[in-house]
Amino acid sequence: MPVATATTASMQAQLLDAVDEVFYARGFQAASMGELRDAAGLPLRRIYQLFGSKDELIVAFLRRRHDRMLAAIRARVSDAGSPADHVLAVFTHIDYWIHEPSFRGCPWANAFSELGPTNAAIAAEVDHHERELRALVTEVVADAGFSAHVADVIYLLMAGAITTAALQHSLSAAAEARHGAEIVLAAASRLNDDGGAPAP
Amino acid sequence: MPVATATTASMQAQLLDAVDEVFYARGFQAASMGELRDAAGLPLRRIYQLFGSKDELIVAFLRRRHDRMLAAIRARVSDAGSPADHVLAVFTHIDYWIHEPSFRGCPWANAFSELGPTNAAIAAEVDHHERELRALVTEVVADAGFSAHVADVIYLLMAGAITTAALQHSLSAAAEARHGAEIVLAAASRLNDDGGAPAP
DNA sequence: CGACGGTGAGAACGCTCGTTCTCACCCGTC
DNA sequence: GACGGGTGAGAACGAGCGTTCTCACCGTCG
Repeated sequence: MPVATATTASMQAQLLDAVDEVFYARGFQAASMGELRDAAGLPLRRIYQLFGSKDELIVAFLRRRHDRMLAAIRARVSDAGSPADHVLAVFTHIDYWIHEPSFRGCPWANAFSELGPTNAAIAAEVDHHERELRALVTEVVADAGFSAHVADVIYLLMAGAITTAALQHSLSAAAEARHGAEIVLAAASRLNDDGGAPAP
Repeated sequence: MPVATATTASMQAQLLDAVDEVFYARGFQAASMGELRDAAGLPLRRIYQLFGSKDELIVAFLRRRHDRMLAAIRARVSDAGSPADHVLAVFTHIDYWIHEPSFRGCPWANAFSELGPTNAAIAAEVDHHERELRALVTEVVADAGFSAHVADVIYLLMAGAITTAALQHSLSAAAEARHGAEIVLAAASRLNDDGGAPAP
């Protein structure tokens, strides 16, 4: 009985799978609706039934990536051992990500560059991602007993690793960022051990 | 006698000034040739005399930004005091940059996102920028007596500050990155002071 | 004085895009 | 067994783009 619904959902999933590959590999503007139709094997008419416009498709693409990215990071964090390892687990995910052959930078940075100035809905989705990702990093760092200032630096290292991996085709950026994070965490730990109060 | 040449150069400068504002504020693809013509006050015909195509204009824009950015960083570095201050001067420039009202992220990251997958000449210009900027950072860090690993972390902090300032509209990103850099430099200095040989 | 090469302003061209429309065709219902 | 709503495939549409062409006009040189 939920047959129609199920096929709608599966067609959305099929479409978003194709959309993901094409949007990410070619860029949002360079990927035409015709390419998306060919990649999804769905008629254009149905694409517009499932999502009202190309912009909505882009937002759905970003949201799906966001949900998966945060889930992946949470999984890595919960698999890690010591509190400091929880923080470093973030870089484990980045390292895994940038080694994927399809890696082509941060989808939200790409969306911001391409469409941020002209498309409010997409800019809002980028904002949403950035806020949630920053909140996650702040939470993980705080749970490990470090200050918000440490979280700021960890976040910058993560962001720098992603963009540097993309722009310089550097496969070592995540490892370098992890190294920087270790230094910062060690320095913060030493401050705590030396009797200094943790930053407020 | 170099009258004709001088006006050509001044028209190129006038055009590049207008191009800079429009490309950077609106994005490369969103900025149409008509907008550039209106902003520059130059007929379309002359624009195509000065630069053969929109792509060439984009490359010229990126190159001009590159030259100015590296010159600005070098100036800040040479104005700084102690060796460690030379490194931190890089963040002084980033801090100045992201506070400009027109700041809208890294032009090369934007170009890479918009056109990297489809335009080899622009991708090459982005590569050129990234290599030279990284070389400059590496040189400044090395001159201050720190290892290449430290330079990697400094570079990531700088890249992270620029992208975070853009995507999160954060005016404090450069200060946070500078804070991270101070921690890393202090840790590296302590290693040196403790008798460890500077990393090769 | 008259011909001419180059100019500015803008129309025109060819193309691509996102989106919608057409039109047979299929399938479940009376 | 006829029928109607929804389907797939693709043409069609209107807009916008980068680029080129038109054309009257001007200053310069022979």
